[in-house]
Amino acid sequence: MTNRPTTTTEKPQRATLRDVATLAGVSEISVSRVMRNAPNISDGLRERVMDAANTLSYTPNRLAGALKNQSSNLVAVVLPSMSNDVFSTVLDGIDAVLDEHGLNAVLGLSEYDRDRELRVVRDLLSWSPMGIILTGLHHDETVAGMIAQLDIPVVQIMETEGRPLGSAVGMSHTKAAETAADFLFAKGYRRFGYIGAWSERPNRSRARRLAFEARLASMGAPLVAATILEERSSALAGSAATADLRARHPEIDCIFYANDDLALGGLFHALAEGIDVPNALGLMGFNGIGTGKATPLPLSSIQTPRYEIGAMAARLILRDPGEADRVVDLGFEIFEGGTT
Amino acid sequence: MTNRPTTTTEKPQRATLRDVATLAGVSEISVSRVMRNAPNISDGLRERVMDAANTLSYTPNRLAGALKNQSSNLVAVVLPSMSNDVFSTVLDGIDAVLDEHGLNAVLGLSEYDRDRELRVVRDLLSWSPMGIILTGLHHDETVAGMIAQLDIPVVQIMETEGRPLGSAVGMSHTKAAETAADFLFAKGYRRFGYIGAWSERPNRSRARRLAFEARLASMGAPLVAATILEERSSALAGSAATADLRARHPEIDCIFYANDDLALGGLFHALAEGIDVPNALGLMGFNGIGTGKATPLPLSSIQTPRYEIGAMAARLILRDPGEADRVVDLGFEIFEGGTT
DNA sequence: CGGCTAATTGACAACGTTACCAATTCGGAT
DNA sequence: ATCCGAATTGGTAACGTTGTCAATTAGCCG
Repeated sequence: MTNRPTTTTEKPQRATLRDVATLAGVSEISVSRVMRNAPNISDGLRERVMDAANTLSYTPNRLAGALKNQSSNLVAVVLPSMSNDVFSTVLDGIDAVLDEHGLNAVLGLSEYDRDRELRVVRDLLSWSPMGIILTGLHHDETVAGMIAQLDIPVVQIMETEGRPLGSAVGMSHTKAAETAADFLFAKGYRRFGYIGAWSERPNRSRARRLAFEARLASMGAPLVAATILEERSSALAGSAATADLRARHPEIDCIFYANDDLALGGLFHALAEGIDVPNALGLMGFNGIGTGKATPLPLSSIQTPRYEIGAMAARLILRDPGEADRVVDLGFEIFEGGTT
Repeated sequence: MTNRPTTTTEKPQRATLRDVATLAGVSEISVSRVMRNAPNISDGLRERVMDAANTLSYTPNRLAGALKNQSSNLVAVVLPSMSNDVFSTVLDGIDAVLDEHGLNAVLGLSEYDRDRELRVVRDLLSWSPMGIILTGLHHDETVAGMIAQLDIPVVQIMETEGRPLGSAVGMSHTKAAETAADFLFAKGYRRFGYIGAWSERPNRSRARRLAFEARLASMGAPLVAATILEERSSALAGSAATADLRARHPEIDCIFYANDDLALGGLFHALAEGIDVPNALGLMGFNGIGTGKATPLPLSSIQTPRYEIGAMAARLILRDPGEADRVVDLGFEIFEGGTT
């Protein structure tokens, strides 16, 4: 390797600074300085280097640069799941901002499992990312320790109620649930049901339900019944759970769902059964996904700013190192729709 | 840095092999061999090293290892978009298999833009990934050149008709469209419409439409009209486009959509207008997403194996280096549903 | 032309790990 | 106790780039 040929017509070989330098007739350091756009470079040198680099299809070896710098332009992104489009929209937002700044996301999925998250975080941190985006505010202490050891920016997404490890961006799930309770109560509903799934992973789903229940109780309309499915959310599961809940509690006049997938299922069930929505039964979801805007009765829902959460998370990662950590509450909106 | 203290209570410092070696009283090389599970290590050594590593919360610096090896355990994943749940499901499959083998995905989104894809690929390749997953079979020649230079496995996903750069996994979009045409014709439909979106990005969407048209023509039932929207797919867009197409061509008795989002919109429109589906109007989508299973009339659709495509792509990346490249056609299924 | 200053280019050593092979230790047989 | 072979441990130099500072060059002024 120390006497590598400057041109080779055999097995393809990745060009290095040395190859470009030889072809351009300059030092490796000059090639490096041109490629990273360092200041004080003559036009002549720049041109000779760029010509040589293009001729050799040179791409920098980021491993080497990151090792020397003890930092990379990777951002570790730990999401719980890609199984619905909530986090695909978040990831879209993250990638959009990272890409604008020449950074790449290296991805791990925790599947809402604490031990797996610990492992995923450890794996991703081994790449010396310049920052890490975690989902939710509750993690194993070891996760916090590992991140602290690297002293890199950490942004936690989706929730704002609690003590973040660094910065956080999301919304108040408690307030969202209370607002939903108020909204539905003001619509005249009095006998409420709730449908959740996947054993209330994540915790913020449970927090929403508890806040919803407490708010209703405080208004004198205690929750009639809640169904928490063990399976993951889906429209099919929501449809079946709605049928079951109403069979067991026909007095229920309104159901709040943990998310829109479940709520869409409830709506489809109601449409199929000829149930008078919203008059005999109100239905409200959570997230405000696109499909729910097009249903015959647009789905009432808490509209959550998922793309913006992702984009803001990336911006918080990218902020000036001297800037203090902060918690950004992006709020939510009520999408009134037609099902309540 | 050459005389770093072995313990520090100041700014957190990432532990290195040297730190662990000092604490364990062995060489750095022994620590390395323990951490990478090399053979022929005594239990005693292993225990001393693991104790020291755990005490110091040592995580390997993968940058260094990858630089030495001229390869990493990253897999570059270039997807066109995260804006619908097709690719989130694919990514789910990819991550599941990579994770089983201790690899991480580093992600780039091309937004169906050729120049952007070129840039994204270049960025991701600078991490010396051990493999790369691209979407579709058509890419700028420079992309092919860059990948060839690195001599790493490449897997292209979603399509199987054409010359892949390495291996490919997907399905035949031509055959899917022809099968849809046959299926709908056999159902008795004779006057067809087609609705696509986003100016038929990607090409395989266009290929499906052309094959659908050709098949209908060969059966004597030429396509009455096609609408190709400029905007991205959504249920709302599908709903509006369905209304528009039927207003301009009320004789149409069946519409085939580029994907399920559009088709769901068409179905919602039909439900809202009291159109007799499937008797007066048949509707068929593409992808077989979960929401379409729960609608009052389950959506007829070509069921595509998106998770399996992702998982197989990762397996093809991981196959033995000596194993020949191959094209894996995972096929598709007709989900009959209730809308045709 | 010479001297001085600013701009530009290049040298050095570092980053943390690992493949390969050498050196050392251990265990068994005589 | 000694010797030999196997098992185990450790040394070397390499990977490709970059921050810092030294060396060199270029430009300007008298």
